[in-house]
Amino acid sequence: MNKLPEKTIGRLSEYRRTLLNCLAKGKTHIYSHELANLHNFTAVQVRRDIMLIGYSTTLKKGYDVKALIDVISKIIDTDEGINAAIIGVGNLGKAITTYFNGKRPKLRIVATFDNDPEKANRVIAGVKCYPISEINKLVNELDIRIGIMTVPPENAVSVLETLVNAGIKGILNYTSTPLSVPQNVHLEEYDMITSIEKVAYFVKQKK
Amino acid sequence: MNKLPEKTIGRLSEYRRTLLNCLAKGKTHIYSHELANLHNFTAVQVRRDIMLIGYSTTLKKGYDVKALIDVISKIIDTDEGINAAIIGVGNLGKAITTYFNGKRPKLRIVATFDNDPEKANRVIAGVKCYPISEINKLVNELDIRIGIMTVPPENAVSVLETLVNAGIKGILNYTSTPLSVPQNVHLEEYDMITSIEKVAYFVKQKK
DNA sequence: TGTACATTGTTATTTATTTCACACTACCTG
DNA sequence: CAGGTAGTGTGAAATAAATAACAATGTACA
Repeated sequence: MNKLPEKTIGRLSEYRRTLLNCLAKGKTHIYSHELANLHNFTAVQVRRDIMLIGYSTTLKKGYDVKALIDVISKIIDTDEGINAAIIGVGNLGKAITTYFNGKRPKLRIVATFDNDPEKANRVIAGVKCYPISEINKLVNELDIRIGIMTVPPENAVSVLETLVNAGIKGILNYTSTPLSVPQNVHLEEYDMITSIEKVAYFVKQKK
Repeated sequence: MNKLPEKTIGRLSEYRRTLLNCLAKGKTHIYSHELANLHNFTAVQVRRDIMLIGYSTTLKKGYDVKALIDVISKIIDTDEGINAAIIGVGNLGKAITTYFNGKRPKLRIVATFDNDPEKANRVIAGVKCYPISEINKLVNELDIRIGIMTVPPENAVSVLETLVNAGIKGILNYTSTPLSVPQNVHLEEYDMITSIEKVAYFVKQKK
């Protein structure tokens, strides 16, 4: 189970979210095609992903929701959980903190950072905000493993450097500055303008 | 040039952003490997993408920045531009509006919508906010083609229905509710929790 | 001016991902 | 309790995307 396709990882996360909803509604079993229809996937895709993670059912009444959640969680989560931090408490940083916090017990946003003295040392969106100068110290103190960058583009490079030097191993870059990191750091980038432009392109093609 | 790979479209958008920066700095030519290094791409990938869009240079002094921007723009943009709207003016909606507006002349956010009466009919992040009940009317009046959904998950389905009925052809879904749309509508989904969980997974693998 | 080099354009190959096709079997129904 | 059906699991085929390999050709510089 060591080499799951990257696309599968993304879908597993989405399956779990949906499965948790099902569980909350009291649904105990779910067919591959049901799970597929709740997303925009195909039933085969669902079955294959589930095969890849080593879960299977002998029944023909669908997958056991609870059991499937557990298998997925074992893959995505760690026992002790992972701590993340938001760097840059603008609208986006606040949005993510608010949206996220408390949703996943094994994934916690334990700090936010901003270089605006107005914000530093206050609690923003439920999480304490520290001055950026303290990143290095706090990454170690709070065992922060993931940095979510929502700073202005011109600060992205220097913030990245601070994070990497502090020993962070996972970066999620929401700034519009493309970044690069050493081999031993995982970087995921997402640019909203690109997404909107992609949609615009396909809308244009439709006509 | 009719069938560009989806991944290429995304990269073209990113190339253009970078090329615009280069232009602003007075750089007139750029090598494939330079452009690649400014992102996390390879030089071959850059050259191949550029081949696919039909641009080429006879020189060996790199690509003409201005010309390349024009070619990419011809693919991504439309002459008259495309109008988009944000539905849901929470932190995320505000973040996108603020971040985006004015950056791309051919892509405009012309309205935001919210069902909070406090917000409706005010100007928020530089764009007028309307009550959600007016979506149908305004989609036509303002020629809105793209809907960017940043509403709470429980409202996603009904908002989507409204948008599709109003004739919108492109949806960008930032809510945590997976959606599905008719064939003739283009849907792009992005869930932040999934992204964070993906990073967490890869961080876990690193050790 | 001609030689070495760097850079582009493109075909072929490899790798990743999705889809197809079908064997297998629990479940339901009469 | 037999036969049809609907659902799962999975090898094989198809598609999409990235990478390698290299021919062609400006460019710089001796």
